Formats: sequence, C-alpha cells, structure tokens
Amino acid sequence: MEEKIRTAVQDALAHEGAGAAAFVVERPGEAAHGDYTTNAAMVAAKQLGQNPRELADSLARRIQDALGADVERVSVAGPGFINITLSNAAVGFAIAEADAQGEAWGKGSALSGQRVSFEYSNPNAFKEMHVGHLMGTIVGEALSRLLENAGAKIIRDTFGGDVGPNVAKALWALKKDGVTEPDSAKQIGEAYAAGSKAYEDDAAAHEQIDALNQDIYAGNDAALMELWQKGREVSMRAFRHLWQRLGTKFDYELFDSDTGESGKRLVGDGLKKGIFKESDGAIIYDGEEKGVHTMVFITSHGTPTYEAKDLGLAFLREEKIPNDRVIIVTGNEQTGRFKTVLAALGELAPNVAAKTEHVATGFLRLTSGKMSSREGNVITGEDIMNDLVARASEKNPDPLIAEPVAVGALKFMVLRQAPGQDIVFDPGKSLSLEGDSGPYLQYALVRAAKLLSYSSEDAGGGEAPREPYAVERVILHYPEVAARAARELAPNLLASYLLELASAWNAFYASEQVLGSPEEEYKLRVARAFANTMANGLHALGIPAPERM
RNA sequence: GCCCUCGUAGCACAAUGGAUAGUGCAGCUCACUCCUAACGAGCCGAUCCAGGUUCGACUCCUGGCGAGGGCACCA
Repeated sequence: MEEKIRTAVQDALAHEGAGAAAFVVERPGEAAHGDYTTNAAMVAAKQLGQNPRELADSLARRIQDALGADVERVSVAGPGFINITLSNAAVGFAIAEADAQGEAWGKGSALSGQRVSFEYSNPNAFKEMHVGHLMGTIVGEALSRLLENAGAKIIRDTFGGDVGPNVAKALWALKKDGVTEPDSAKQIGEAYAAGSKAYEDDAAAHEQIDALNQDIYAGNDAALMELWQKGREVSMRAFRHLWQRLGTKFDYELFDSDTGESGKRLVGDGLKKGIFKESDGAIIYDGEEKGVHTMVFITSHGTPTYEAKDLGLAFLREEKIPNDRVIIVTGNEQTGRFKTVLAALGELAPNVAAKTEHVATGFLRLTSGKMSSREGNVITGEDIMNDLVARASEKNPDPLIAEPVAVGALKFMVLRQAPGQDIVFDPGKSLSLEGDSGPYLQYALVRAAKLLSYSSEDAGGGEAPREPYAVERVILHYPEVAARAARELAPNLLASYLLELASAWNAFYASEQVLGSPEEEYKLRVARAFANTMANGLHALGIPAPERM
C-alpha cells in the first residue's frame, strides 16, 4: 500500500514539474491525521517557489484520483501535509491478507537472491562470556532475521579469539595450578583473571606469559597444545549453550588460529606493495592521511595482531562462504579499529571491502560501575539469564514458560534501543517484566491465541463495525515497518512498532467483547491478523513466543 | 593533544528537517463477579548552555560545558 501511495505522489509531483523532489511517505504521529502522510507539497513548493498549501491542494486531488477506491479521504493540513485515510475496504483487504498469509505475512522481497554473510558474537575462548557479548549475539541474530525476512539468504559465522596474549594469560595460570583437564568456563575465566593480574604485577610472570604466547603460535609443545585444545573446547561449550538459549546457531565457527598465518601473508604482500610499512620493528598501516587510526598489524615479535587476523578472515570467508554482502557486528569500542581494517582491506581487495560493513552495538553498562574481567567482577550472560528466569518464575514457575519470558525480556530491552547506543543496566533492579517489555508483547499474543482457541468453526455474529478498529490500522503497516527495519539495519523500529501493536490490541481486548458479539466473525479475523503480525514480528527479532503465560 | 559517539521529565528509552516532542518505570486518580490484571482509562512531568541556517530544528552548522569510547606491538 505504501508503495502504491508513493507512486501516486510521485506521479502527481511529476505532473507539477517537481519529479525530483525528495519526499517521504510515512505514518503520521497521530492517528487522527490518517493512515499515511506525505510532506511532498512542502518539499516541492520550495523548489518551485509556490505556496505549499495551494500546491498541496492540487497534489491531493491527483493523489485521490489515482488511488480511487483505496482511499476514504485525502486532505491537506497544517503547513501543507497531505494526509491520506484509507477506505474501510482497503483496511479490510489488508486485514484479510494478514489473516490469510500466516507466516508469509510481512515477508519482503527487497533482498531476494542476495547472500549475506553475518559475523557476530565473536567469543573470546579462555574468557567467560559476559553481558557485553549478549549484546552482539542478540543484535546480530535480530539483524540476520530481519534481512532473512526481506528475502536474503543468511550465512552466520562467529569469529573466536583463541590465540594471543589473553589466551596465554589463562593458560599460564592453568599450568601454574597444574590443571590438565579444565572442566568449566568459570575455572578458565578465573585463570584468565589470575593470569592478567600476574602479567601486570609480576615481571617474571610477564616474561613467561610472553614466551607462552610465542609457544602457542609455534604449536610445537604437545602438552601445551593439548591443554589449549581442551580449554578452548570447554569455553566453546559454554558459549554454545548460551547461543542455544538465545536462539542462535552459527553455520561456521571460525578462529583466530585459522586466519593468523594468512593474515601475516597478506600483510607481507601488502608491505611489498607499499600498503603497509615498517616502524620500530613492527608492520603498521599508516592511516593518518586517510583519517583513520594507525595500527600495528604484525608485532615486532612477528605475531599477527587481531587486525591482521581480520584481513585473513576476510579472505578465508571469500573462499568458504560465497556472498554478496558481509555484515560484521561488534561492540562500538571497535569502530575505530574497523575503520583502519576496512581501509587496509580496501587497498588489498577493493571489491571485498566495498561489500563489507561494520555495525556497532552499544555497550552494556552497569549503573554500579565498570566491569572488568581482570577484576573478576563481571556479570556473565548466564548470570543475567538465570536471574531473569528466577524472576519470571515468580509468575509462572513452568520452565517452558519462564525461560522464553526471560529471554524475551532480555532481548527486547536490547532491541528496543537505537543500535549503537549504550544500554544502562541496573543489576539490582533487574529487568522489568511489565510495561514496555518483551513479556508485554508475548502476553498480548498469548491472549489472542487463547481467545482464538475458544472460538468455534461456525462463528456467529456476521455484522461489521461502522469503522475499522484502531488495531487494524496498526496491523496494516507491518510489512513496511519490517522492510524499513531491514533496510536501515534498525531492529528498534520493529520493536517500537510491536509495542504499539500490542498496546492497540490490549485496548481492543479490554473494550470489545469478541466471543458471542454481533461482530464475532469480523473480530476473530482481526484477532487472527493480529496474532500473525505479532508472531511474525517477534520471530523477525528473534524473540521467543511462549504458548501460555 | 587528536579522533569518534552521546547529552530529551526523578529514572530508562523513542521521535526520516515537519503538525500539540511519543512511551514505560516511579508517584497520584480510576477501573476488576465479563474471552488471562505480565492488562485497561487518566493526571503529573523533559529537548545541557549560547549563537547560526531554515517557512519549520531534539535533529543540520559553529562555539562552550558534561559523559563514554578509541588513538603502535591487547582483543
């Protein structure tokens, strides 16, 4: 419908000689202003030097003619807005589609045929997953699904850190304690904290850890490599468990250790071409003239940094995962780093760099102060999940309900905010399960599902209301919102829409008797349309939908 | 010192250069023998400061104040 209106506006503008005007068709902030609004007259009036109200009047007439029976009213308001109110028939048609299409309702085709390689969550083996990792996992999964909903084929991968100084720190502490069979992520997390502390406080330990780091790269010490292998597996098991709880499954788990060598080679080749240069024994990318940070790619010890490994990964991905587009999701503290990596990649492989984009998620900050895995005061992903499950259980102890409610609460808190913004989280107060929240959306859907389960095949009451219900006018916008959220990589747009949808449904539910009413048949169709919309919207964000609450 | 984000009610967040700046929490009313109250109806309350651009600025520009992050061998 939005497309139809856009075309009508475009044609009307062209007729006035302002075909190039950059107008928007949007949903007005207030329902009283209709179903759609456009600023086309105000934008074009500027270009043409005309009075916006007069231009709006003539545009409105053309738009009304073009849309015919789809519109009830096209009116001009304020400084020159053209407001469009759909006819009851057009609203009814949209609701019937939402009802009939089921899971297909709201699926788009904007990205049909496009293969998108998504990288997110990027765990550091040998470090526990803390709350910050939840952000990347949740946002990455939601973006993947949004693009999937827009027709793209998604291939998920995660790029874990399994070599480098941080790994050496954990292994050093494990060795010191004589551990040969690490058995929990917690144990490894503590070893990492102990190793980090020793690295700073103890000069001898500092040297040992640096040497250990070299040994890991070299890979010749069989006992060490076995411990490394086992430690990594224990860490990854913990990460996989959390991913499963969060509804994420990766097609590829890639590691630093897979890309270090190729990264070094690439930087070496780049050095010959003058893309990189030597400085104090290290190989760096001098980004100053390009406006990005200068960074070390190969250390003076000859080991590749994460930057070099990222370059290696870009090439490895091209081999393993054919794609048209690459999206990498990380915390926003890495934004500057990625600018440098992409600038360097742009010189090594312009076509790869051109289709690669970096998306930053915000930081999960605690009101109680900073977390540090070195200090050992981290809150892990599992800690938050378990706390939420406990709280959800107060209302419904069934784990089949409490778990998805907890996951929904967490995910919604993250996804409702504009991407890249930090989230302030108060571990004392924890998460709200009421008001604007995941459970609010889930509950609205549960109510609708329950209502529908009571209805019989031969619904009575064939009357129709004089005007469509407010919730219907929200439902009909779902496909546009989902498409825009995918286009702008902005899950929060869909999240706020679903909030509004749930609110409209709950108001309808509170004020209208459905079963046994004169409009029963009509209202049940609205309920089915709502349920499909909410279910599809939650699915597109990766938020689970419990059957009961 | 340089670079990047950000600053909206007591708190947490929305708002493509558009209409009376939206929502939730907290507080105060109201509503519950009726399809699930993790619900509904209402009240209270905000754009950091100073300039500028514009018919129109939370949004863009300049300066200031404040917060967070990044800036050579960590990831």
